[in-house]
Amino acid sequence: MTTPQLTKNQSLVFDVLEKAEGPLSAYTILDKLRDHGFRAPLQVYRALEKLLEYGVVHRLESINSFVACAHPGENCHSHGIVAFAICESCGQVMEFHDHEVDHRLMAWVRGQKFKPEKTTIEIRGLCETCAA
Amino acid sequence: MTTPQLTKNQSLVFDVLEKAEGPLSAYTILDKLRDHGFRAPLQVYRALEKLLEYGVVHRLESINSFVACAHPGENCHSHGIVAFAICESCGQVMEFHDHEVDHRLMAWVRGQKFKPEKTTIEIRGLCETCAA
DNA sequence: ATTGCACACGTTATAGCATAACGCAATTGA
DNA sequence: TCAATTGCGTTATGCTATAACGTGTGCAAT
Repeated sequence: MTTPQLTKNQSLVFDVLEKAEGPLSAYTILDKLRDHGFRAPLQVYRALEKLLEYGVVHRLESINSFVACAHPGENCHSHGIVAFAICESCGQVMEFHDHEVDHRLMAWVRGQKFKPEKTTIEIRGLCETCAA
Repeated sequence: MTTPQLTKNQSLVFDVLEKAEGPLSAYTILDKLRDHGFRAPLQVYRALEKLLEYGVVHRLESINSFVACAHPGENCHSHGIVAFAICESCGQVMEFHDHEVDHRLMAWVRGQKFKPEKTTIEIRGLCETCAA
């Protein structure tokens, strides 16, 4: 799937996420876009919904936040399961893919006859800088 | 770490979770305990906090819910990373542990000099029954 | 015994996250 | 032209979680 042209709101939300140092909550995004005419949470959530669908943004379930995909230009949906390491001190996020992990998890669910739709792997802790 | 004697509120919350078919939100638990004198969310959240600490309850980050540990009597903290398969139709949760997955994830974070504190693995989809 | 501490608990209020439901405007394609 | 789709704006509401305050109880140290 290729990413279609973004609408105005989608672009605004995506730009905010791309320029951010780390993940942002929907309400933080809203605040950053008030000068651009945003007034209500739904304007943000609707844009995010599409950006998630296009694979250019990830939702971090464990911290109710959103982050731009670390692979500009590519579509993360094609990389298999994405895992995140989230620094609880500075908020920095690292993203990675491991096919062996994917394989083990998918082998297990297949054994359970479970049909996976969406998988979340999030590791919270301290990054090198903050742990020092 | 061994599980200490539960207080009254902790026991009530734990019993509700154990008897439930699937994961429950804090507010659902609250509603089920109104007859036992529960009036406010904090009564539930405080009990959950302890039960999570004791390792007898898990929080499912992706659905903001809580579930009793599938290993009665044991302490899940000793099993390494716990992964969950959550049916989005019937709510049923399967829990499992895979040391190889642990190992791959921990090897990666170690390479990044990231210090992990808490890891979430949640697979949402359809269980065998609901997928049929 | 009294003091000090830790812990569980109760209550009110508030903060933070997410969506329902309505209507309007622009676009597209039959 | 008409219908269907999509994005957008607004108001209202619901769900999730915690802050801040005070109370009571048990227990250990002096």
